[in-house]
Amino acid sequence: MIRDDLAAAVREALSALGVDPLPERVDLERPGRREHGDWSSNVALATAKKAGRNPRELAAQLVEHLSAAPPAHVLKVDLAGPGFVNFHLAPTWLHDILTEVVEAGPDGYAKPDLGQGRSVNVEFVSANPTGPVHAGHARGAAHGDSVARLLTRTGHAVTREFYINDRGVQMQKFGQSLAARKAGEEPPEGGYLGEYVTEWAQELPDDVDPVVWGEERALQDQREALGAFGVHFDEWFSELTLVDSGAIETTLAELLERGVAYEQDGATWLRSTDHGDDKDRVLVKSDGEYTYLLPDIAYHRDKFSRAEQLINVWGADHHGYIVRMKAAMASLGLDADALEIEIVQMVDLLKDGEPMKLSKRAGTVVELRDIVDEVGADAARLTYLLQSIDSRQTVDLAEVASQGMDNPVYYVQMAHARIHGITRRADEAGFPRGPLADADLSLLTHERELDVLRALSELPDVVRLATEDRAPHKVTTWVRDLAGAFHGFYHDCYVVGDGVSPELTQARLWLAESARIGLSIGLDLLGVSAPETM
RNA sequence: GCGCUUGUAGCUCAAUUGGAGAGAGCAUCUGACUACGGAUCAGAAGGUUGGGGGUUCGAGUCCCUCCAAGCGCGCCA
Repeated sequence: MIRDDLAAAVREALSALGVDPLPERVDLERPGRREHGDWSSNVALATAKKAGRNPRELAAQLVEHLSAAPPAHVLKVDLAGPGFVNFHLAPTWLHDILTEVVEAGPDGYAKPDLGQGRSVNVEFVSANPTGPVHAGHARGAAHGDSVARLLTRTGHAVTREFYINDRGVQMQKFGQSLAARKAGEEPPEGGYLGEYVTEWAQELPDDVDPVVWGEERALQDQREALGAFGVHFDEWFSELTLVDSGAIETTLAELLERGVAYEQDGATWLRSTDHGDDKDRVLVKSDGEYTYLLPDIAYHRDKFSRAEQLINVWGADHHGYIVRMKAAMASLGLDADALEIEIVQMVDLLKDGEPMKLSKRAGTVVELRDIVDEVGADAARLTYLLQSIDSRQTVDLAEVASQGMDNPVYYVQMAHARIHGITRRADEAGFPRGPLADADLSLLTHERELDVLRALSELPDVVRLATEDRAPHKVTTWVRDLAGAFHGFYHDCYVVGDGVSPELTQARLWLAESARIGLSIGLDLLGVSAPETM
């Protein structure tokens, strides 16, 4: 890795210059501006004070020392600004990137082993089994799945898990609603009013428990809709199994035994204030019923027995429960820091610029299935992964459905399809791509060509950062960058045709192939397909 | 009232975790194709990073404060 080589050279130079103490890390960054070189180090600024040196002087000495015996690919080292040391590299370093990308391939390039096999359970969606998956789950579904993809790529043993809340009053209401509709009656107070209840009720057999049947019906529907969205779970975990196995009672007993739960006013409470909560929380109501919290604690306790690290993807309306759930884990002696809860902010759906009024009560929900049918899974997923989950998102379905330039998914997929177009054309023209070893990559000197390779050189960092930050949108941003670089190359650099030598054609075919690999890695991490034709 | 999240170009969003002159896309204006899919490319214009203080070589990023928006604050789930 070029960066490691440069960092080592800087470290060696610091040592030779008698800098003491030596910094723990020497970071190499990519400057924002081209004239600042290909790589830059701020080490002089960062260490000058501790070492009792003047930053600019130290930087000047570093430049002098490094220039005397420049590392591989380095053309020039210079001093800039308040004390930056900038490296200007020959294009050969980018040709090495091309080779690296092609040799590693889609399954090997940009695959840092961050997890080293660490088991991670990613729980997301977890919609109630009382109806279809709706638009409110879609952003979390896209996010959770993409995080799982990132973790898988970076060496984690990932389980995608869906928690089924199939115990409690809402299930009873749902079953009653189905039965009522089947009998041609209105659902009971607090029941489910959506149209799907009436439709499903037509399928309800006479001799079954509507609750049991209804759950299966809902899960089947959810599985299908999520599958069409490209999201598949490894584990569908039923809350009822916690009742059957006695895990809920066991958990309650353990909490009492540890003295972190107590009885008062006829109820059982969790002493969550010991761990930062602003009040203690009820686990068992005075009527003997569990609150939602106790089964949830038992569930997370179970997950901790199956994975080293837990990630929950929750909607913004649940952020208030983070503290109590972590408090519960800490109360059980589990590592609350290994439970990571990600909050996905709300999505405002628009249709042609008009807000869509959604009401679960009135049954006017937009189903995930509707979105996929209307705009396609690819466009929907890329749209949800366009920006940070920390900020509220506005999605106009009409815009997402459009196949115009305002839609990033087509821009990116087009780049991928174009590469296949080039390959096809090269084959037809009698210039099939030969072995990489025979290609003269030093012919790749056009700025457009180098821009593509620069983008590819950044992918390993992007994958690492996106994984560490659980931020798939960083991948989206990068994929758009690479696609932009490729479109520029495509426009200015013909691969096959008059005036292009066979040698240059070969080099450019390999450049296109490296871009194809990069695009397919990025799109795969987002769960978006990489089509060969549009 | 308290807590979490957010506030960056007309619009939608980035910003290598404290780095150099804050960048893209869309929209607007001006240009570019008898060749690989123009669903493309280039250029211009567009900013007091919500306001104000502070920390330091350096702040969109960290701290304090104020303003605004969303979401929460139940022996509901």
